Amino acid sequence: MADIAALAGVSTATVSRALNGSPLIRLDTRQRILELAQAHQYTVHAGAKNLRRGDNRTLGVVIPYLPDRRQQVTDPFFLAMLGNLADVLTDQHYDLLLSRVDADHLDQCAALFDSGRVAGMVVIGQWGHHEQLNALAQRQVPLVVWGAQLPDQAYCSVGSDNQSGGFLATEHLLAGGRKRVAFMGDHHTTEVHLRYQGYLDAHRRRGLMPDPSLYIPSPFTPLEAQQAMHNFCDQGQPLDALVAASDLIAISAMGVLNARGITVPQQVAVVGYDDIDAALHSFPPLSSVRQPLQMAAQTLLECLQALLKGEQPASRQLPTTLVPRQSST
Amino acid sequence: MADIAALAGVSTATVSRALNGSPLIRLDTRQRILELAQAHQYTVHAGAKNLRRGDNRTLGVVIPYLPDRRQQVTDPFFLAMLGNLADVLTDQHYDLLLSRVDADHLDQCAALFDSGRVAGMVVIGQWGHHEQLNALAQRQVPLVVWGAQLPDQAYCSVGSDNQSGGFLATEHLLAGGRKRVAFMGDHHTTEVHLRYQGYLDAHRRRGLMPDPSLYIPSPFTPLEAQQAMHNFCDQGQPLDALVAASDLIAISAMGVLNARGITVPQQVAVVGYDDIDAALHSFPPLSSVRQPLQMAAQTLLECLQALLKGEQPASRQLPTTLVPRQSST
DNA sequence: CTGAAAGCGCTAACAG
DNA sequence: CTGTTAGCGCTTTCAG
Repeated sequence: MADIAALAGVSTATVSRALNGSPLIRLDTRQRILELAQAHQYTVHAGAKNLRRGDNRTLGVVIPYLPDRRQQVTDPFFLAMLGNLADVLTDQHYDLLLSRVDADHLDQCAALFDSGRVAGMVVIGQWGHHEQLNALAQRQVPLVVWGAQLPDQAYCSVGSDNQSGGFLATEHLLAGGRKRVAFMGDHHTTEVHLRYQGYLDAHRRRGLMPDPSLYIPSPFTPLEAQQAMHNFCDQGQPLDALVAASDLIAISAMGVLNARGITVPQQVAVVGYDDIDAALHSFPPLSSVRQPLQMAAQTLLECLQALLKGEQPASRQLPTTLVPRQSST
Repeated sequence: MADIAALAGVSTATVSRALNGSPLIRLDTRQRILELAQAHQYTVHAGAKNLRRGDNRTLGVVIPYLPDRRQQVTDPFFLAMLGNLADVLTDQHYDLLLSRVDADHLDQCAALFDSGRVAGMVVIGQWGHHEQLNALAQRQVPLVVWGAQLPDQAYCSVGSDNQSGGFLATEHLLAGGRKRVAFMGDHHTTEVHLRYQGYLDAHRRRGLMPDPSLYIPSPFTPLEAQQAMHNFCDQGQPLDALVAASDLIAISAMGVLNARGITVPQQVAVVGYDDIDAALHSFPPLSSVRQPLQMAAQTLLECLQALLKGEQPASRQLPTTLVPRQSST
């Protein structure tokens, strides 16, 4: 900046003002300075600016990983969420710092904030670590969590309405005349737990009580899901429909069904959750519960901004919609 | 930091040294300072440190988007690459700034560097904008590109050996006795062009000349790929195998084949490219050419580090391997 | 309308 | 082994 000032024959203060569009600078002076900056490919140093002004336009996005699997957080849903966040933040001229953190040590997120790297952050997924997130929030770390809304929650969360999502999927199958609808997922994950509640609700409203043996425990990783489905099939429990806690699980399960010569949807109808790209191109195309990703990213940002202004934004639940495709009709 | 210094009864210089592990500080002094910092959740301000030391441990990762589609860069391959880069950078204590840039205005990348936000960056994909990348490199922007190696290239690139990848896939099909092997992809993209050359090579080595009408032009997006496949099928050209320029294209094509009652692999064998997660769970499981993602991320970082040290790292080609699955046997 | 000067939080000579 | 001092690149009072 000193160089530009020298070239323009003015002080650095004037250059600073010109570059920031201050109305105090005469038009021709500003013009001259802008041209000089352009010609020399000069841009204000973002770090120095932040330091001086005391504010920070960098927001963090944290994608936790399970300590045992490390690389494996490749669920397309999380990545799609990341993409949407990147778009929204870019539009509003925020920088996006991507951080991978061990899900068992979410407290490391605090360092991102304490060290001034980010003004606040979005954590994608609760990962059953409600307590740690609460602790972070109580430490005054500005964070918004993509996930379910829980009773004693000190942090702001944005999520889709998991219960009604589970309800929609199940009701769709029951309305189609299916009698034995299985649920596949890990009940201990908060989001999945709620989806399972929706599954139960749908049965109850019709005066039904699902056979408890139709609950198929399964983690989110494809290989384990396939294994779980194989085990279930080996037990010989009859079923004519399946609600899965994610599309990845659903697609894995359909693979197992296909391999065993069980036709989808004729013998078993399947509905997934997330409506990832792959759902459209699976065989057969997968019915799914869609979460409004773009709105989600937008909402997460709004909440974070409110938090940074010192407000206490309320947690939000976004609507889900059912996207019926061949796998369930 | 001043606060900690006051509490410890020392100067800020001492605190700084203690926190940076300088050997000049007495052990008990250091200990006391570390405890104080811990207790008050104090961490050195990263921005101020960078400003003073004149170095920057933030690296940029740029994922260009096509101007017309905007959100659509959800190809799992790019996201998987991003995940691997995040892991490698985290391990080496770099911060990762994620940036989305219009593929038609890659020159915007320069601003990231000029403004000191990043010390250097990785651009994922060439997107047919070789010239712009060359211009950036000539402007002295430290960048490494994931993509093909081209003749007059001013920048360092890391990529997999696309030509041998295309060769592997095609040779596998020809060796399996297939006679009419189609190629599906967009010939104008540099990477795909090379894969197509490999496809031609494989034919030539066996003294064959592929029927030019077996080249099926197709972009990378699933819907357009499906359309392209439908069009091709409508023309009634017989084929018994297909090499696709990406797994997403391959899976889309298999969907069309399935829908038309054409069996995979019996009537048409299919091989994809990238070996994304979904390849394992498609129906039938998709044979694919795997690019070594983890090594890729590692190599990209090494090249970038060399560049930052003022060296001129050579472009690198990484080996590809064929992963045969049901879709081609 | 513009300049001089102070200071954001930190590190690194240079002195003790 | 520790303190003093200067300054990284910028913005912003306070004076002209």
